[in-house]
Amino acid sequence: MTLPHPNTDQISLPIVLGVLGDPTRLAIVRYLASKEGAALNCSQFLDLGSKTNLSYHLAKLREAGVTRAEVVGTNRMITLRRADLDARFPGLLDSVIAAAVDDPALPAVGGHDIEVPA
Amino acid sequence: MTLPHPNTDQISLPIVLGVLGDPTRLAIVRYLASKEGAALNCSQFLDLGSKTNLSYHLAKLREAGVTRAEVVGTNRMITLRRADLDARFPGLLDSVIAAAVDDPALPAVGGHDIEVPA
DNA sequence: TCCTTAGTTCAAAAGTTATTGAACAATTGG
DNA sequence: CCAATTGTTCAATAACTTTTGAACTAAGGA
Repeated sequence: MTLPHPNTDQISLPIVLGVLGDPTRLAIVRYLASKEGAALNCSQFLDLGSKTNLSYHLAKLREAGVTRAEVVGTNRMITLRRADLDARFPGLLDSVIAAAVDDPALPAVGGHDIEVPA
Repeated sequence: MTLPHPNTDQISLPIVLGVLGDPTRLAIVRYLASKEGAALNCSQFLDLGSKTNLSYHLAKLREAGVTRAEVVGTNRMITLRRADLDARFPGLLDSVIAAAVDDPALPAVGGHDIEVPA
C-alpha cells in the first residue's frame, strides 16, 4: 500500500506555487517545517479543517510533490520533501517557509491563535 | 489616472503564490525579469493570450503586488516590484524566477518556441 | 471476533477563476 | 475633428477548486 508521488523531475513549478497559494496548505507546510524530522499523521492538522477536507489538501500537497506520505499501519506519516524541492527549485521552499512563519494571517495548528480577554 | 496597487505591507504570501501558480502569469514574470529595468506595455505579451485575457492576468499580478503598472499616455508601463517583494519575502522572487527560467513547460514570449520543420 | 481509530472515496453543492467577444474610454497623430 | 492605437469593462460561459456528509476500507487492540 504505497501512495502515488511524482518523481523529483516531475515536480512542476506552477503546480507547486498554486498548491502553496492556499492558506490551509501553507499552514500545513509551515507546521511540517516547524517539526522538521518528525513524521506527522493527518490528525495533527485537524485544527485546520475537517478530516475529509484535510484528506483533500494533503492529497494536493502530495500530488504536487511538496510532501511525502508513508503508510504505517492505519496512519499516513507526512514529511516535507525538502531535499527534492531544494534540488528542483533551489531556495524556493526556504523562502516560502520563512515568509509563512512571519504571516499572522495563516491559520495556526497548535491553535490558541488569539485569546480575546473577557 | 493611477491604478490601484497594494502597499508593500499589504502584499499577502498566499495571494502572491496563488497568482504565480499560473503558467501565463509565470511567463509574464519571467519575461519582465529578463527585461529588468525596461518598462513594457501590455502588447509585449500578446503571444501569451488575447488582449482581454492579458488585461485580466496583468490585473491579477498588479492587485497581488507582483507588478506595478504606470499609466503613460494610452500605455500601461509594467514593471516587477522586485524591491518590494524582496523586502516582504526575502529570496522568494529570485528563487521563483530562477526556477521559471529553467522551465521548458512555460509559454514563451519572444515566441518561436519550437519550429516544426516542413 | 468486534470495536475503534485513521484515513479515503464518492457525489453533490458552492464558490472561484479563466476565457471569450462586444462595447467602451482615453490618448495621440494626421 | 477623425481615425487609429492601447487597454479596460461587462456579461456570459466554461472550467476548475473547495467543502460537505455519508459510506467505506484497512489495521490494531480488547
